[in-house]
Amino acid sequence: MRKIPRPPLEVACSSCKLRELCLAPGLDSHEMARLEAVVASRQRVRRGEALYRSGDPFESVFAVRTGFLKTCVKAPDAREQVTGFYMAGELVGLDGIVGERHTCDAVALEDVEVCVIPFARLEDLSRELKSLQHHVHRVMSREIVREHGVMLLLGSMRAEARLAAFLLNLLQRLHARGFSASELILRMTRQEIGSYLGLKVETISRTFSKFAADGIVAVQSRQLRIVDRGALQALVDQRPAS
Amino acid sequence: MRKIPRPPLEVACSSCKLRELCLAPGLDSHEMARLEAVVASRQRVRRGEALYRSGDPFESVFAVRTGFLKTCVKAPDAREQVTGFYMAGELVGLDGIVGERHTCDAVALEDVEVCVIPFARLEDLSRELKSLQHHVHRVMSREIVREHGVMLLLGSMRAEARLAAFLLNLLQRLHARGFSASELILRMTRQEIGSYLGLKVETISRTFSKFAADGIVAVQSRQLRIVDRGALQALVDQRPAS
DNA sequence: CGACACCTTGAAGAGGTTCAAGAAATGTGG
DNA sequence: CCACATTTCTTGAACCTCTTCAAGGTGTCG
Repeated sequence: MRKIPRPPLEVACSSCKLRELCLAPGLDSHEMARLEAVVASRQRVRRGEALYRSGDPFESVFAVRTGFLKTCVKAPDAREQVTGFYMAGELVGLDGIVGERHTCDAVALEDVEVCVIPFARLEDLSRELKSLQHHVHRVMSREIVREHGVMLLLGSMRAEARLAAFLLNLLQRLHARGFSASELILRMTRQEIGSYLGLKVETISRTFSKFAADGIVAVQSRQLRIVDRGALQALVDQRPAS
Repeated sequence: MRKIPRPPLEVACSSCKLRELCLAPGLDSHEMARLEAVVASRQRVRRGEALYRSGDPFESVFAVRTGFLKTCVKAPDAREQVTGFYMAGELVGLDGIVGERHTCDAVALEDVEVCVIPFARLEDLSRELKSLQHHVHRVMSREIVREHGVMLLLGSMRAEARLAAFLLNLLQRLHARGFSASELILRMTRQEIGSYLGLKVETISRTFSKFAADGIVAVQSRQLRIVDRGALQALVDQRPAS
């Protein structure tokens, strides 16, 4: 990662628009001030660069402020599996707690800014602030539940349903952040979508083409407009033949 | 769940053989005593019955003392996906923290005994005991990392490699508990293995037959003997054609 | 010992992959 | 701003793995 001389970015959870999505909900102003003292700094990551890599010593978790990240694990043989996409207000790095080393790579899909949260200090503070402690547990639990959903998707859905579920999930998260519920711009390649969904690039491409042909989604490269949300939902809900 | 009149089971983490696997490692004897006070009781679950079901209010997490459990999520359409198998010393129920309700079923695959750990009390105590707090975080992080591994498996491995990885993982966990590193008895049906691995029963059955024919595993119903561990490992490590 | 769940095997079929080639988008440097 | 290089995306055709359907065998528990 290139070092860019830049004054350390200011941190102010109390004025952060992502407060409700991040670690701060439920904290009073005094508690908020203490959290701000823990969230030491911000860090920028250029598109294509890594926030951390598998094997790096674990010290902090990161709250995404702006931009878009993927995390991916690598098998010994260079097989790569994207395990998640993360947007503003979401936390990455929790995988590193067990072994004191990160077990996956976190790579910026566009220029990213994160809050750096030294984990040892977060633990210290969450021993004092009950609501912060509980929120940390909630965030970790949410990640576990999210992954259950991915397992269901990978284990039992056909290609069209996987892509439909993926799009609906992205839309819902973007909508919660004030974006359109029917339009979005993909920040990742077809390749990366395929890796996440356990499918090949060609299959993703073909499935997008089919959605377009069926009038479900208007596809222009990475710009998508959802024309028939119900049809996407139906694909996800549909019971497979057996 | 049938109620069985039975004196409440005694709890004593300090004398528990699973201490090193459960929540207790790193606690001194005074701290251990306080943990014992939190681990209120034990509970038995008969084979086939549920420890909890999706939608049940979340109050406790459970440490498996003896026996074997599966957890599974259900799609709206009754599609079922097994999300994990749990054995002695492992913790189930972490999915319930976010929404204060369980999001999956935990079903006993053989008669099971668990320690009931009321989560609110665990949080209280872990605000006081730093090492307990950290261990709780480690356990949750481990679950996240485990699920990354399952995603890699579901997303990028062929049937033989999935089953090989599954067997090696079971063996390793059993070995850590003092069992043989080369023999095991499956506690789950082929159907459940298939669900976990994203494959159909027939495929599991055929793959076991192939392993047997290739002299890799001796299969007698649910009793397995690993003849060629290296061959299993090679299947997992092998790079797919592309 | 009989009923029921579980497991195995074969044959046919479908969905996704692989391979290949070309088109579109994106980035770079003059 | 344009020309070129590179990456990303699309599409077709052949192939392969896993699924589906069907039937019979095995094991287990009351």
